[in-house]
Amino acid sequence: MKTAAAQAKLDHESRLDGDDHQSLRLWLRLLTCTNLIERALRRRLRERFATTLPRFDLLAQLERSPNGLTMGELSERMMVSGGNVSGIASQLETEGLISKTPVPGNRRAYCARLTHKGRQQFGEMARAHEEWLRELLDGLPSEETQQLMESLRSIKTELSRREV
Amino acid sequence: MKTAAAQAKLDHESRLDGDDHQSLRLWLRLLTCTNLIERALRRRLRERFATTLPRFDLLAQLERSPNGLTMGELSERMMVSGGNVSGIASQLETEGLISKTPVPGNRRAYCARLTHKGRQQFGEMARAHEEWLRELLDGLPSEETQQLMESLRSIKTELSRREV
DNA sequence: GGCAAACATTTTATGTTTAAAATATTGTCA
DNA sequence: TGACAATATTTTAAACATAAAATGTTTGCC
Repeated sequence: MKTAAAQAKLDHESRLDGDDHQSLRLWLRLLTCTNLIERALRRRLRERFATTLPRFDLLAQLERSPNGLTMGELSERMMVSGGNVSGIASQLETEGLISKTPVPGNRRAYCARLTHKGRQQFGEMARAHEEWLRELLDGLPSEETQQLMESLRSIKTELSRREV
Repeated sequence: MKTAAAQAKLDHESRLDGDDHQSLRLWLRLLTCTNLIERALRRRLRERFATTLPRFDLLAQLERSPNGLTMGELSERMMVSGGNVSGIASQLETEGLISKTPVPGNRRAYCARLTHKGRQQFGEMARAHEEWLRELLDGLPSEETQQLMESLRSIKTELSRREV
């Protein structure tokens, strides 16, 4: 590294090639991949099932938790705000895809569960969703995928440790 | 009905352990990492610079293209809809951070460029932004980062090929 | 018991994002 | 030329997302 003073004016250009830039490039590439996949999924969910990714996401969380989840748990797992969950959940309840029942012993909380109809509809969508992902992501050699999963796990763990 | 229900249930569980599921798990992990980083960046941009990620992103694109970009090019590079760019750009123009000039020979298009003020403000933010990313992502060994970058490039290329 | 703090959710206000429609310009080709 | 498709952008309506305030519940503590 050259001295900070000498670099000051060239800052922008030099940083474009510096080692520091590694993290930025990694981030941009990560973001691009995620965006491409997310856009493909959104479009297909809309075209084939007339639904959206957040709605699908909420149903998916409930499918994984047959005993149901409270609004707060949903918020945490979906990584979105409580107000947001509240809105999406009441849509889905209106449409009869989920039910919201009081939690015994805690009159503040509501427990959301898939209804039979919700489980059916979600099942159809989930099959397609998984097929899409296989189609979109199955190009990588299996070993490379394993390594990728490992690296992402490290990043995830590190991020959780630093931010929380 | 009993049979169908039992079958559907089996389907789901079996798929949870199958090889197929690799792609789904990869996707969820990719999404989690991206979300964690994105949230950290959004929060910091808001707290420290009272701005948002899309606004930062638009300025970053212009910084990289000193000759300016049309609305359509911005839309493509930022991977967001044209209407979105339109809104953000007019905000930034009002605040004097970018300028929009007609493109000679094409009266439909507008060319956006950073103003002096915009370049200055962006410079400050970009330094912080990069520091944040280094802090968030620099935990991985250099070799692993290289491998990760390569895998993501493969995925990105494959996605572009399939989706267009 | 009573009060304050913490909790779980919903509501509200504001802003973002998208798809689709609207507006306007340019290119093509018979 | 004149019709018509393609292009570039803006506007609009609906869904989504957040922070902050509001509502109601629970817990701890004196």
